[in-house]
Amino acid sequence: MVFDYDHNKSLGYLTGLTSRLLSHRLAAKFQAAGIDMTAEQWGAILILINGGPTTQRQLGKQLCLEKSSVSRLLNGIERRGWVVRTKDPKDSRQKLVTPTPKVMDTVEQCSHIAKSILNEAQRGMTQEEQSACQSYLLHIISNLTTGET
Amino acid sequence: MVFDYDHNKSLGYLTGLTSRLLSHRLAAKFQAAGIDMTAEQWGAILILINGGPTTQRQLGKQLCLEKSSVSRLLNGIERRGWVVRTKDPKDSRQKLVTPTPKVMDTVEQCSHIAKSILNEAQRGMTQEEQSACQSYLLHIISNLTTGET
DNA sequence: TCTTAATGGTTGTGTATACAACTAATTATG
DNA sequence: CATAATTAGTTGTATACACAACCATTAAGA
Repeated sequence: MVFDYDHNKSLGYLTGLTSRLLSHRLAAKFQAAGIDMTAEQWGAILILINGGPTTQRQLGKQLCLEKSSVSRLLNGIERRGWVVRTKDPKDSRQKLVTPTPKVMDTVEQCSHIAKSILNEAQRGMTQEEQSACQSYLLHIISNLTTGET
Repeated sequence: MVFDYDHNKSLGYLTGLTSRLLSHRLAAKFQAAGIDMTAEQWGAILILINGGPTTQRQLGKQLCLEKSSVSRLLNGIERRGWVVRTKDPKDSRQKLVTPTPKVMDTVEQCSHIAKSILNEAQRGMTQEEQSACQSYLLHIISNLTTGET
């Protein structure tokens, strides 16, 4: 029996593969530059750097991640010395996550690498096409997140 | 320090999130229908059904997955009784993966559910926009896979 | 105030994925 | 033909993610 759609062209497959390839390539370039950081860790670090001390809950909201996922993602980032976690004195349930000087010395380079990967990925696409692609994805995400808790 | 791009709008974040949301929603709908199957398992099963008995290597090629990932993905699929693995008599290094009758009785329903998720996700997009989005992703994937083994 | 709710994090368990090291089996080569 | 190289899968280890159960702490309510 044959179905009238090709899984290898379906949105789920294409977005998953694109995401995997991008993460993979980014991590590989970081490693090649001597930076022990994964793509997902970079995403979290970028938010922390742009936002100042942040609770794990806030970080999870930004990244659309479950709190347990944030907890474990931060374990890796902390173990590598990119951030520190301190108890918030104002509410000792919370932890404040702060980037270390070590990470501040590396962000420029990471940022440069990340941009180069995006350029590579979008090679041959006009600025309009890149924006359109972004808009479509945002639209889809919006469709899939409306009516959530 | 602020960077001139927003991680939450970057291609890596958007594709990753879209992929996660789609997988999540599909698995949830499968569960709600009493079908114990994940989105990734569905992808593999669909290929097996449309392609007949397949080696794990072939399946990995179709799905762009490492052989170890295929091995473990199939563990789950096999444990749930959707496929069986048999040694290929012609080359006993290989294993032939074959869908079970159980899965054949379920594909129609799964297919229906999968389509409904895609419709939901792409609600408010014209057919042209959906095709454009697909083309962009294929283009990006092509950019990221040229010059690979 | 004392008890109950809600909130923020962590941990157990399960899935998906990759890389490296390994086994078994087939193919190449000298 | 015997040994070396290749190929197909599995397993160990590591990251990323989710859900459920749990602990600690703060906030709400009676």
